[in-house]
This record gives sequence, structure tokens and C-alpha cells, in this order.
Amino acid sequence: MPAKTSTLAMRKAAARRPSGGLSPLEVEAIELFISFVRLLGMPKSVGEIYGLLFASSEPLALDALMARLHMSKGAASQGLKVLRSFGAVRTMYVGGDRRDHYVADFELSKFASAFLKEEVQPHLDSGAARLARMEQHLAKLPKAERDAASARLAKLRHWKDKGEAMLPWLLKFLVA
Amino acid sequence: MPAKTSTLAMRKAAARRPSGGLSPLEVEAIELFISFVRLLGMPKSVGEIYGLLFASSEPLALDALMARLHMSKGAASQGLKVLRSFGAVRTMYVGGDRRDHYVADFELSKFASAFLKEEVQPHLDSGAARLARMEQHLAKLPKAERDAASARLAKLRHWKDKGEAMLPWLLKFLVA
DNA sequence: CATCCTGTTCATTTTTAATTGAACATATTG
DNA sequence: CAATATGTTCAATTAAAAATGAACAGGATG
Repeated sequence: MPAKTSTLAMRKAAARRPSGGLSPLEVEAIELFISFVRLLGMPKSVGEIYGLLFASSEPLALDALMARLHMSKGAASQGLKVLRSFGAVRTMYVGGDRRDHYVADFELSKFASAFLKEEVQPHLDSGAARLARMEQHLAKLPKAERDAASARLAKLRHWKDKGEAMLPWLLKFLVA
Repeated sequence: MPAKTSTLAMRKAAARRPSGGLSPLEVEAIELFISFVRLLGMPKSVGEIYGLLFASSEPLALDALMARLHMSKGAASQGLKVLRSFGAVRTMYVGGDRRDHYVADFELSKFASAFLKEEVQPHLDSGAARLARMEQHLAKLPKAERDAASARLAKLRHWKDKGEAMLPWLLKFLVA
């Protein structure tokens, strides 16, 4: 029968237990990365996983993540997949254990550049294509409307150019 | 009895009808801004409204937006509220009509700077507070763990500083 | 080669976010 | 001031996103 209250000693021990509770530092790290990944439109499970790995000194296997974050196997597997996909996390060999073990890569720029490359860049591209189509439509408009619309499209083009100019600069700044 | 097929002439007329269908140009603008606002984590109705106002040469009232976007009064009202809140849209007086009429402000930077000020900045602030708390926890750790954790926190601090440095720069670039 | 171990996938469920629509407040008009 | 027009708010509904968990695939192990 588990006690309802926990003593200080118990909590300190828990902080070190590989598949038990979370230390205050781990909780802070997890919350920090949850809000960070949400800002980038990623599911919070991704933030939980990265946060725990960020705070953890030893590599963690999938079942450790499941146990400590109270997360399903599916969510952990998929979260690790996206983190792997942009290099925020990598596997580390642990002798005598055939499970994959993960460690966080500390280059936070990986998140930002994944966001820029996978979210922003495609939007800029499709935006450029769309702008071209809009310029086609423009030609078919009666003169009066065409002039007004033309000025608007010029604004769009300006922002497209600005975005395209800013993106590589931002990427460079991030990795610097 | 409405015809099932639409002739070219009918579609051209529809493009000009104030509370009817949408012209191809309007559709493109709406789709463009839907994907743009989604990138910033806003509801798509906000993108629909701004897109239509952006493409429209005359100011539109709430019921025109409702009719042409097939959107409820509540959604239109709330969408306009957020667009107004960061100056992406403003009311324009139209004589002999007591409804509010809206026009788009073409400074797209308004979206970006609203996002930076309302989403990013608060995250940076709470992140800074959290980092301070984490440094408190650090002190209570046994020496061995403390060293590993300390290096991680240094990384976080570095990124916090980077973010805080980048933000004003980005804002300046956007309004320029 | 049967069994266990580890991890992935995906249909279903749960949770979260957005939209609707009706009730309300306020201003206008006859 | 009753009736009407306009716009806002918010509880209820609907739609979209994320998490679960069971089925599956492949690889190790005896």
C-alpha cells in the first residue's frame, strides 16, 4: 500500500529513479520545451520527450520515456521520430542492452531551422506560385479593378521578396 | 430554379456580386492568408477575413463577410476583433450606412510583429523566469550531477540571450 | 523454428481548438 | 418608446489534432 504523502528523502530518491517521478529540474525543463515546441506548432509530447532528454544525464530508452512521462508507446515512438528527423535527438549505444538509447543534441537551433525549412520555406514557395497565378488572373480583370488589384499584388510581391531574403539570413544567424 | 452549370458570363458577374461567390483572385488571396495565419497559430477564419478584405477594392461590412465566406456572425465578429487588435484591419466610414465597414491594412508586418510581441516575447520572458528557477534547483544537486546540469543550463542561457538579441532586430527589419 | 523483445504503424478514442447560433447589449429609426 | 438594425459574447456543438493501445514486423535468443 503506497503512502499518500511523500517525504523529502523519498522525493530526492525519486529524482534519481530511472523510471519513477521527475525531479524539479526535469519538470522545469519539460515545461520549458513543451511551450517552445507548441510555439512551433509541434505536439506537446515532442516537447516532453526533448525536455526530459535535455535534463537527463544518461541516455534513455523508449520504455524509460514512457514510464517517466506517462506516455504511450506510440506517442513516444512518434515523438522520437520527429526529433530524430531534424537532429534534435540521436541514439547512443549502450553496451549489453539492445534497446535504442537516446540523448538530446543541445543545438537548439535544430528546432528553429527545422521549423524554417519544413514550415516556412514551403509556405514561401507555394506563396510564390500562388502569386504567379494571381498575376495571371489580374490580366483578365477590367481596367478599373485591375489597377487596384495590381497595387495589392505589388505589396504581396514585396513581402515575398522580403521573406525570401530574410530566410537564409535567419538560418545563418541561428547556426552561428 | 437555379441552373446547375454556370456560364462564363455568370461567373464574371459573380466575381462582382457583393454578397455572392468569390472571384478566382479572391480565392487565391483567401487561401494564401489562411495558410499564412495558420503558420502563426491563428484560426483560419482570421485568414479568410483578411484575405477577402485584402482582395476587395471596396470596404466590406460584417454581413458581407458572413455571406461571402459562409461564416457565422460570431466567427466574423471575433476574427475582425483580432485583426483590429493588431491593426491588420481598420474601419472605414461609408456614408448612408450605419454598419461598420472594414478595409485591410496592407502592412503585412503587422501580423508578424503581433506574433512576435504576443507569442514570442511572453515565451522568452517566462523562459527567462524559468531559467532562474532552474539555477536555484541546480544549487541543491549533488556535485556530480550539478556539473552536467550546469553545462546544460549554460546552453539554455545562451539561447535565451540569442533570442532576446534577435527579437528587436527582427522587429526592426520587419517594419523597415 | 518457436518465443520473446523492441519498436513502428495506424484505426480508434480522447483532448483541444474553432465555429455556431442564440441571447444579450446598444444604438437608431419611425 | 416600440420596433428594428447592428454587433458582441459565450455556452453548446463541431471539427481538427494528438494520444492511446492493439496489431504487426523484424530481429535476437534459446
